[in-house]
Amino acid sequence: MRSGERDYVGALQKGLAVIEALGASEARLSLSEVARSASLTRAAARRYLLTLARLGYAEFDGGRFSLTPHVLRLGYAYFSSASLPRLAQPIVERIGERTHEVASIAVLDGAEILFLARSARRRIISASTGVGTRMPAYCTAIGRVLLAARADADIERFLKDIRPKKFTPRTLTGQRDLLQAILGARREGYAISDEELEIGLRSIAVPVADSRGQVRLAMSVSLQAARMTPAQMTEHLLPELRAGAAQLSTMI
Amino acid sequence: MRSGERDYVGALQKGLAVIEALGASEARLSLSEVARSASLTRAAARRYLLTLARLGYAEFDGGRFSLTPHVLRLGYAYFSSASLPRLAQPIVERIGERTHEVASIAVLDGAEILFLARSARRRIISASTGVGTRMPAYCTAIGRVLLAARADADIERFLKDIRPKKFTPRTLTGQRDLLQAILGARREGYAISDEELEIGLRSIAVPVADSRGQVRLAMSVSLQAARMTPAQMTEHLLPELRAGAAQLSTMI
DNA sequence: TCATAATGTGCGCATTGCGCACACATAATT
DNA sequence: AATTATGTGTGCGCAATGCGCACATTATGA
Repeated sequence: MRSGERDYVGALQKGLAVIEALGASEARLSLSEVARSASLTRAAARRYLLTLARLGYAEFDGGRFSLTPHVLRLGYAYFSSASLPRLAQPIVERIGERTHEVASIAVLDGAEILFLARSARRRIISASTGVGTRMPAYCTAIGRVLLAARADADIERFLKDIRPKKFTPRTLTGQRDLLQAILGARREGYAISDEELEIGLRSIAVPVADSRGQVRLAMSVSLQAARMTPAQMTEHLLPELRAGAAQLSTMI
Repeated sequence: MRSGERDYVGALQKGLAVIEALGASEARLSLSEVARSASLTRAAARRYLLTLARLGYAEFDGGRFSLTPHVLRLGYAYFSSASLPRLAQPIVERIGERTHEVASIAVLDGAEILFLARSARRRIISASTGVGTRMPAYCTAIGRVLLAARADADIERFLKDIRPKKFTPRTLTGQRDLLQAILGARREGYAISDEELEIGLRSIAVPVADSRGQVRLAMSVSLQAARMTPAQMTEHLLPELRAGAAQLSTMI
């Protein structure tokens, strides 16, 4: 597969698309479902599935395919090889202890944020912020502070490309509203997501700049909305986040 | 790449090997290092690396390659798609609360165990038992109860194939000793690893049978050795583990 | 500066991944 | 129960894709 480019292995791209297709479904998938999801012919999909099964990354129960734990080797490769999660985890845990809420660190990944570290849960909050979890960037506090660090043209392209879903009555979905929120995050140096992702959930986030002043990470605290008003969050949680962000900044 | 088999895509296998090579190193890798580690020619390794970079799974700083958080999509695909981690996590958390120690669930993956769920850390124990972490099966309590559920021929083959490293003066490495420990785990229905992996660390584990009576999972509690003797662990922790394992058994 | 090692690149080639067509199996409908 | 529709497995021939090679270029170390 030259794809207009010499050093590109199309078979690898297709195989990875098959893994993602399997992972995107909560149910086990048939051959045809995988083929459709990964945009391949049935014959090709079958070859990739059989290869993954042979290598131990997937299994086949005679009718349907699913991933095996072995595939964690691929994802966790990042944690083994990158120093950032190791540096971030203690910081996030300490913020969690001091605030008695859930603290997290995430990066931008396409139109989503991807969680890299998280403190222990102190209370039931249903939004899943476990490590490796993804959420839409546009309506999360972390997403907004990360977008705020982008060039304006990037932000505009982002806003033009997304199809924002309205998760709650409070979810901002208009381009102008979102742009205002992102620019506000840039101006204030933090963002609050106020029941936009889920009713009853509030988050506050700050950016973490690295030694070159680049912002590729952000840190947040999330909690049940009943516990604090946005103003209280600014007053009580923001200082902790800023201290944690400053500390992590010195390490990366 | 037919490899004596028609429906096998060798390029996918090589690409996945490159991901694992990157993940196995704590430092960023040069092209030649990846090629050596993944047993490929430089030209092939370069193609796979450039493909991964193009797809966002890896990045290149002009000299060296490393994985990006995007690769978490592959690993975490398992958690999104499999019900087991969701079912297991609350159980493990409750055992952690009741015992005030770290509870974990793991599966066998080759010669290693792979952690799938873990309760919050209550105290500093240095052995890394985070989700996705791998450890050698031969000297961990979980590994031993999982091996105990295997056929004798499997166990013998396993013992013949491994090259056990002696982590501490207490690590069992002789085939006879290991076989005795595994058979003991089978007889007693649990195993204790007593400072074999790391000085100061003790673990106790039980198998979790599924509805067909198959054992593909095990559950453990790990703690600082100073906190309990093996006899105390058997007395205080084993009942909790057995209750948790029985509960999880009804769900899978 | 020189020698060595590593990386980047273009090339021709054969092998590998490809889609196709058909046989077979399963599920759904009449 | 018979028929129809859908999905899966398999063998095949083919050309496009991944391949290694050789050389140019760059980087590193002494």
